[in-house]
Amino acid sequence: MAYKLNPQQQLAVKNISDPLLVLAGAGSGKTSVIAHKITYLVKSCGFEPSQVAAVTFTNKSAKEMRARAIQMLGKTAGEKLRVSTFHTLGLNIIREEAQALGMRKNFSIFDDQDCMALLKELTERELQSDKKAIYQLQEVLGAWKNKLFTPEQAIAQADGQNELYAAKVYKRYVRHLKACNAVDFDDLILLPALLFKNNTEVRHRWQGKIRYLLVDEYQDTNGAQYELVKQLVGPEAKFTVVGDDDQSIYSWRGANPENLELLKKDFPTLEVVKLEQNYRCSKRVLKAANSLIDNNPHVFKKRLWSDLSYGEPIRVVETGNEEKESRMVVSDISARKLTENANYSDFAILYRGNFQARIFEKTLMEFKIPYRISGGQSFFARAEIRDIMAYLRLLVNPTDDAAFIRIANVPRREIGAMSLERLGNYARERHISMLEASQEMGLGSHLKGKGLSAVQRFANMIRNTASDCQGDAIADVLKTFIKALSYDSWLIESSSTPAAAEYRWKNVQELLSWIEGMLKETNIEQESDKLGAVVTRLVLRDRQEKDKDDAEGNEVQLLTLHAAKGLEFPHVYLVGMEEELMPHKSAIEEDNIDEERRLCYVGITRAKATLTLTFAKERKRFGSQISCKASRFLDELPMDDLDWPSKQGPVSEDERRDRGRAHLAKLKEMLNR
DNA sequence: ACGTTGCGCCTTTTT
DNA sequence: GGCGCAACGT
Repeated sequence: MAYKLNPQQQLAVKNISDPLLVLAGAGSGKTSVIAHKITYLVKSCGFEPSQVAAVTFTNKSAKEMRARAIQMLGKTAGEKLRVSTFHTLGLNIIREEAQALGMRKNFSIFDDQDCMALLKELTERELQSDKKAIYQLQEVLGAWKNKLFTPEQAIAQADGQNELYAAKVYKRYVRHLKACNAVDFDDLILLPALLFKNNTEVRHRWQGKIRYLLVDEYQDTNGAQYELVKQLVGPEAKFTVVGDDDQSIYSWRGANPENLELLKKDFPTLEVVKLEQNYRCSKRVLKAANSLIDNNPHVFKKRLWSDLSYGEPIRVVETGNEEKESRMVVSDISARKLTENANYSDFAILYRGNFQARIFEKTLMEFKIPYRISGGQSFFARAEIRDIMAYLRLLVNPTDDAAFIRIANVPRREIGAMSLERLGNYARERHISMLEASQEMGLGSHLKGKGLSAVQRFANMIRNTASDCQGDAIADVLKTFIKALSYDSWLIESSSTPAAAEYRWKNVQELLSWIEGMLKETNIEQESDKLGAVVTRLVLRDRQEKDKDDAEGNEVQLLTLHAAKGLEFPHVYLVGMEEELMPHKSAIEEDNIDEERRLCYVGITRAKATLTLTFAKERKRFGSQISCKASRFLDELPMDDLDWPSKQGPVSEDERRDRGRAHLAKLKEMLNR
């Protein structure tokens, strides 16, 4: 990255009087611009570090941003900056304003899986756990939340039976969360946004606290996030948002790229700065990317250019099937590693769906090439981790019924579905949580004998441990607790093989050692509810990943296109460039090719030096062989810059030699310049 | 209350 | 082809 800012970058940094939109193309140095701007605000414009907030989407980029700022501002000032994800910002607001929101501070955060489970429970009678219907329901609720609709508003505007039903579920859903003293991920944004909207005093206070706001990846904001931004900046409109409409690939998750245009409407004095110089890709890669994305409609015109060399032709390779595709790619990597003296970590294989990774894994293994695969099931989605997290949540928040239900009978303690249901009924009648209900005398009317005593024993254990966690030796308390649970025996019992049990136990140990480490961190030590703070950060996936960083070695990277956003590699292989895969079948059906094209654009612009696109004529999918057509996106690339041998039928030896010579001549010409 | 079989599904997944 | 879930059987 350039140390000196180019003129556009300087414009983006120095303009602090107008609301500012920075359209930052791929590889145009936007992180650098944000870091410089933060520094400029503090060093030259008299802002207190604590008055400057920078918001990102991932913990990783928040961490990176803070590190950059600390580098430039020094540790003392840098650490006072408010650099966080949207969700953490929301969380902090909710914590501080818990009273105004009618919440207790030890609330739980339900993740997507918890919410799904809750919706399933709430709709049991009508939908009979029809997975698709529940998923759709979740989407509808999410859309309402994005529009800041309360259940009442949703009911009022509901059109038709289904919507009315969904709105009623929404109402029960909100009520249930409240009863558990819990929020979901959307609430972390929604609740502060609504609070600011409805409470002038609180809004003004926060507008005073945060005097300048920077937003990264702005194209990925949803309606609620934009509302939060609007409320936070107020009429002074001291903000800079940085985004790229061409890299909007999360609309299926509620991101609303139209927020870029909305900005112009809501802030008429908006200034727009375009960062069009790319510092990453060769001219040729950029030309291909531009040519592809030209097929999309644009509100803001933008043309990326590069000062780097023209680069090698972009290879397009057709193979017979996915097996051959993987062998072609892997042997190419292995050859190129030798000829260019490259590291394995210089190579990335990018694909549309996780299932495509499997065959590459197999082939890489055969070739004895080390690789790293990202994606698939996340650590926190694992059953054993969710179990332990549920225990922790219940220790922090005794009203977290979702956690209670999950672990009441894990490990087995003879609290079956029947007992849970009776306990639940009683709790509902008395308007108390299940853990509380477990310890009431009156429960005897609903639950008798063995069931009753099992439930009571469980509740007592949780209560006792929770009070032990008030002290200082939390890590020790937890270790003893897990041991007393015999969770390790339970894993052996419930796993199919001993090896699986061992692996899962190792995961539990890893989680515990993270917690131990986090408890020692200074910012946690200051908290009154240390365990609560740790659990919250874990649910938001906000943890220090030192181990992982250290382990990052010399390995070929296997990534989905979504996961590749923000990264760069000298050599990129974009595989499975076929109709129905890239663009994906469902996108074709839903007529949403533009987003697929952006996805492809993101993939192409990851490449610094060489780019190889591959597709297979046949591919095994869902067990049977299907024939494939080359992706339409390949035809949108500049033919002159492609090395696509099979395009015009078989090429004669002569022609191939001529092409090689032409290529060499071009290279020489470039060298002479 | 637990294990087994069989059916249906199958994109991406920042927090 | 493989996984998760649900229905069924013991």
